[in-house]
Amino acid sequence: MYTSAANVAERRTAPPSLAISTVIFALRPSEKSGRPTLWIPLVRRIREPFKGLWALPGGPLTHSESLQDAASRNLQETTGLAPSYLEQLYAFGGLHRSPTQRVVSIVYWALVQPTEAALADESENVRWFRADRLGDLAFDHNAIVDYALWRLRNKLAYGSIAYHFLGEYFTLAQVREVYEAVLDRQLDPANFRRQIISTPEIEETGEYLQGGKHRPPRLYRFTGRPGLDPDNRSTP
Amino acid sequence: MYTSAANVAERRTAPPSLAISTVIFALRPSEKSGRPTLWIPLVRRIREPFKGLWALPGGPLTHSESLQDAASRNLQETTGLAPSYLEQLYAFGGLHRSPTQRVVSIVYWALVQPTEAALADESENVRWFRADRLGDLAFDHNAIVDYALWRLRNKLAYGSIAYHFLGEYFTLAQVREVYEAVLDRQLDPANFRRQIISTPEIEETGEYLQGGKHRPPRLYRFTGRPGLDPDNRSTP
DNA sequence: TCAGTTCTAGTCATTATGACTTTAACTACC
DNA sequence: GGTAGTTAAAGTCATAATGACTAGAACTGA
Repeated sequence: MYTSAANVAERRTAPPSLAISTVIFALRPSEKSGRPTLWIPLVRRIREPFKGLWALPGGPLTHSESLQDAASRNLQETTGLAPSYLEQLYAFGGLHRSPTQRVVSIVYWALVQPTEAALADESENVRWFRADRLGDLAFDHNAIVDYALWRLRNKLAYGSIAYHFLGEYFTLAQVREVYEAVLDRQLDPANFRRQIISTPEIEETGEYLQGGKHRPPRLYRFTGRPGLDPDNRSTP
Repeated sequence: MYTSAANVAERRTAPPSLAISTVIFALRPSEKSGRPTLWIPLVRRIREPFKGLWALPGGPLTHSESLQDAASRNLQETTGLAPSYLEQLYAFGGLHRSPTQRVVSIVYWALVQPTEAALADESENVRWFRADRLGDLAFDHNAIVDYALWRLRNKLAYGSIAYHFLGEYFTLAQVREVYEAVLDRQLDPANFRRQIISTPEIEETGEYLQGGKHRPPRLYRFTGRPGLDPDNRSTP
């Protein structure tokens, strides 16, 4: 790669460039246990810096799209997926995030449903990884994923985020599996049940899930909206 | 103001520019009741767009400083103050935030202590306003302040943010006044006391505050650290 | 029919919370 | 110098939320 002295000087004085990246979470059955676990799609860097390493999907912000639209777009472009939840995570702007130039990255995090996630594109340069086994990523992306995980766990405990991992109808055991996968610990089914039932956004459908090898569980529906984020506030 | 067709075309294709703004909160005694209330310093716009209107302090991000440093700097430059707490709020990047060009603003919010706040610079173009009586601000700054207020109230309820409004030593009544000012409602002194006492980060000094016209209250000290924010995580 | 499984409902002890009462310790005023 | 006024501090009580646990209901597969 050719780099003139003039280019270096330009880079030093040019305004920091602005990029959008996204941490995408989906639940997929673990290879071993079959229980759902957290997975994240990454893309392989095909040029320097960090050529060959895996990195979060991302790209520059184009002039005609909002930050959220840009995040949505690069989600679509890399994985072919539409997110069921999308929220801004943080703007990372440390001086030495990239060795070659100053980059400010506005990072989003997203949840996708398993039906979607099953259809996700995968290729030589796009692959899904278990969130707890990522290895060394490009740039500061390990730290970014850690923070996204922290936020996801937090939101799960307070807010009503878990349902965006699931389809329209779900059993309480499925909700519990989401919590167990994300928080990485077992929860008491009876107590968990009591808590979820008591939240007003959860509606009992008359239906039952048939086909299990045990008592058929009731199916529920989520009736709430996300919204806390400024971007999601006015959206109806 | 002169604008050539070429300039318009350039603006339309140029990358979005990046700015840092800060919502600064301090408690000051209300003029009437003397009780502490929330105040915010604003700067007057001296050029278009929104010339004459009040706006959040801010400016461009320079090449050699981190986002947090830039926020600190424009805090220092506009008010002369050093923040006791500084955290990233959100990156605002809507397409039409500014009528003249595309601007992405990374906004921080800060708390300053009253001893500091008393020394704050004020001038023709820098003035403090009560947070609940701001009037119409430039750009989308009303929405930004609303969101900052929401975050402040949230952090107060969960985290241990209140002490950054206070000096090193404080009485429990002073802590309660902070909560009452921010949450804008009265709290039961006895119950509030019980809660604060039970948090491990609060340490009872042997001292008492003398000089009141009633029983002298104990003085306490805060021993915790902020840190949740990625920027504040590794900072010791 | 019975063993195995999960779903669902319920009990019980512990803890946190809100409303309230009482006593302590100081000042100011008559 | 006594008393009223004020806030600090400690404690009571009922209610709500939580975690650990028990037991019956409802299905499948052998």
